Amino acid sequence: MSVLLHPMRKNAAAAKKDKEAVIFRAALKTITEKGFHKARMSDIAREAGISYGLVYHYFNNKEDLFDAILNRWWDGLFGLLADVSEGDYDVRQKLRHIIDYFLETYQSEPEMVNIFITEISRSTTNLTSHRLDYFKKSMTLTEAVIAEGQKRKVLRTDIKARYLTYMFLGAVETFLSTMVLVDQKIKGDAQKERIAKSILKVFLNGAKEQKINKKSEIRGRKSPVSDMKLC
Amino acid sequence: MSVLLHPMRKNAAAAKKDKEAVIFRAALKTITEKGFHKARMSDIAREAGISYGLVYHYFNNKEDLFDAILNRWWDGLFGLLADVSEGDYDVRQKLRHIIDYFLETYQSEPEMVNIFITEISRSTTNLTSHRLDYFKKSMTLTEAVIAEGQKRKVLRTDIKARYLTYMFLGAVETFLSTMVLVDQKIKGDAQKERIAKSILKVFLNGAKEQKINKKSEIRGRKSPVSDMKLC
Amino acid sequence: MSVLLHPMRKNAAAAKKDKEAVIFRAALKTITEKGFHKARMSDIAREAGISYGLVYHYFNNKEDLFDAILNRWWDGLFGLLADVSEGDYDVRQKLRHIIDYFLETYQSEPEMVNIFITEISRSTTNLTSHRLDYFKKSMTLTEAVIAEGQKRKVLRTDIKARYLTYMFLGAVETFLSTMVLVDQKIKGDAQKERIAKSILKVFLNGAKEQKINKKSEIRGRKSPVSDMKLC
Amino acid sequence: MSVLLHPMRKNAAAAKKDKEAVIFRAALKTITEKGFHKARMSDIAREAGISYGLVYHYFNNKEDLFDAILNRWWDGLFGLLADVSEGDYDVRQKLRHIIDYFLETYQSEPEMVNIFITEISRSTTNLTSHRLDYFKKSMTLTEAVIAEGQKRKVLRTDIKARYLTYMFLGAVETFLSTMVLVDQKIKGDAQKERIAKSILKVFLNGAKEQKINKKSEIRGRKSPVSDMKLC
DNA sequence: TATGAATGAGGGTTCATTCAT
DNA sequence: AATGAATGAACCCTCATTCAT
Repeated sequence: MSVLLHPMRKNAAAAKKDKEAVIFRAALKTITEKGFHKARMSDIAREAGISYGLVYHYFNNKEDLFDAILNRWWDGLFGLLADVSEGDYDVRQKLRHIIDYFLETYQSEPEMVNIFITEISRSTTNLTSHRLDYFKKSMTLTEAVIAEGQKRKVLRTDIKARYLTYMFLGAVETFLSTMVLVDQKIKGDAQKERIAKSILKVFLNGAKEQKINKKSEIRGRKSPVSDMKLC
Repeated sequence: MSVLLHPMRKNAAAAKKDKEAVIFRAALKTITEKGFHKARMSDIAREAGISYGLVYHYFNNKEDLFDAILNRWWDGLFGLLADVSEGDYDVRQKLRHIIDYFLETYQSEPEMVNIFITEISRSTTNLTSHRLDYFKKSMTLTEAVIAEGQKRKVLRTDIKARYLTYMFLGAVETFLSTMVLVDQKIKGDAQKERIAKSILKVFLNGAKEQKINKKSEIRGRKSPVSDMKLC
Repeated sequence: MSVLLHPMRKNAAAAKKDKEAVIFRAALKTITEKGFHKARMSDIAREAGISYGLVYHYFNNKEDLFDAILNRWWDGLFGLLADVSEGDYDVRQKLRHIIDYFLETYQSEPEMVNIFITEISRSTTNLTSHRLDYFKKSMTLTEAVIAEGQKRKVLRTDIKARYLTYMFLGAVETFLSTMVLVDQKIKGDAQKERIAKSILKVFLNGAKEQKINKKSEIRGRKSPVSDMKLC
Repeated sequence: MSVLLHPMRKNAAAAKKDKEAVIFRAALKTITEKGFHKARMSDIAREAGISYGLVYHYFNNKEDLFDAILNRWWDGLFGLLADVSEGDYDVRQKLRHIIDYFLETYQSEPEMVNIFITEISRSTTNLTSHRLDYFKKSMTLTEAVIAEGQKRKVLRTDIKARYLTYMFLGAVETFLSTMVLVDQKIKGDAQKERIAKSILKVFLNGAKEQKINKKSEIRGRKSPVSDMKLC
């Protein structure tokens, strides 16, 4: 169908998408603030600046609206994980990309990250089996990266890949959820860098005081700061 | 007043406590299954095998019943944290005790842990300022252990104590919440041991393959890191 | 049945009456404070210092307890009205006795008067046909006094006796209900006298400035104060 | 915005007002019949011929609906009292206007008058401090009229203005509440005239047989009291 | 598309009453 | 006579969803 022949169609479709996006954003914000259960359809409509009857024109019901949000999250995450696993990165870079995805999404769409963590990642409440499947898939894909790291001797093998995955994602999520809890935004890319490095550092090198470094420091004047470059 | 003289009194009091406990358990189970919001007082009553109104004989309202559960959790956790900070333990032992508390509570009362994680730790929905205070207190107490570790040079100091705390608790929580999510129970103390050690190992020594150590081992220089095997 | 033979019976009966009276008083107080609907049986029991199950030992149910209160009021009022109509009083004295009964009962049992006014006299809410009968009877008995006054040419006849009755009782009740409203007690017999006289004065002589008196004053040096003696 | 261009707008607004009025009437009727406490929101909805939830579309809750009724009453009464105090009337005319307001409102909206008397004027049960303020204001405004009468020597000064106010309003209210109680409607303006005159007559001139007047009439001396017939 | 009036199932809570002890 | 645990019907209110306009 030619756009030239039916310019209104395109505009109409675009308008539809626009309005859908407006509702989507409103839902994101409202659900973040109140949680899925306490967020009322009328709250979302008011936030979107439309009548609440109209929400049902674009989304069948509240659950569907919720799933639309989740799908956006999953689409993004699965896209990233696909890029990562297909791309030519070493394991550390892959993990860093995953961390970056969480942090960057939190920067650009903090509500989405919040909803993922509070309503899905840590809640059995809204967990339909359909939604659980997505969750398990994301776990499995991340685990593949971890397992690859073990295979390539970048990650220790004396702990199950699944356990390492729990800890890796746990560190990322806790960081984000605590920032959400205290309503702290990531201030600029510099802070993002620092957080990403910290997570990766602790996960990869551990929290233990690296006495080895001190020795090397003594021997090679390597300062603890230089150590950070390793991350 | 002698118990011998008033045996019924004692039984009555005991019966009262018993019934309260029955309702408490039912609430634990129901809230775990459905979440606080979807858990109906009638569900809890049915689960407890009592009439609807009787729940209100023992608990003022749903919110109070919820707080009773949370208080039990916080009482246990704060008790443990007090024991830990007062006790004569090194930092690693202290962290291990904290991990053990989570794991053991999950073994004995998985619902309690689940409710803590899903409804409080990762949700702003039910977070009254009163409840947030408890949460912050637990963070601060754990951070004190972490900070002590930094002071004693057991933990790295180039990352803020608060950040390390997030990661430590995050790892523990993710472990537990994922087990909750897939409804996996801890099978015996052996598995508990393995999980606790894994968490501690990764947190303290990092997930990275410790090539440095191997070298130093080869060279015959026993680095402190080599005692990793003890974990 | 001889009291000597069954002394305990008497004591038991007396005790029963005592406990009944305690509950009665508690009901009076509670219903006055909260109104019949908002007064809970448990409130009454707590006020009486007994368990709430016991209330049902002495009164079948809440309605019966309420009726017991009303009956006490009606018994007193009908007793007074009987005394008044049988006694050798002129109409003014009879009306004065009625006023006194209200005021004195308000002095000794303000709650009873309050309940009568708020729950019965001015409320269709609690009015069963059975209760309405009592109300009508009291109206009719008072009207008889008024009608007698008209017959004896003490009261004007150009207004229906029933209308005069409304106004007479209306003045009394408004006085009392307003005192109840502002929680004002009658301070001593002197104030009671003044109120009783005021009501009677206005009812009998009217609120209008008594210019006639001024004339008589002029003629006979009768002061306005002396006019009060007429009431 | 032209009404011609948007006729539906006007109709919609009108419809909204209509429905609100329907609910208002239903509430009036139901509360009159059952009292505020026993009146159920479902009763009101059924009486209005609408669904349960719709009541909450127009009124926030039961209290608000109740207050809407009271406000209508107070608005009318305060409007009348303002007119009266500003208008060029003598005191008797002012009192007559007040009486008329009660009687006419009872004719046109008997339920409103009933609710005022039973739920507010004579009941502490529903009396919030906010509502008590209105009540006191109406007392004060009426007292001002009475006090003016005393100042102009139309009303006796040996009784406190407040006491006279109690008696005046008491007479009016008792009349109305008793009519409500026996479900008696005012039959036509003639009866209204008679009642109004009776109340005013008794309040101003008293219930006593006016022998004095007759004498003065006989003597040919037209006293002010003789114009009583005008009442 | 767009509105918001209309519906009604269902939830938390109250409390009169019963009953086992 | 006395207790208070136990019951459950009813109430107020919420809010997702439908539908007439």
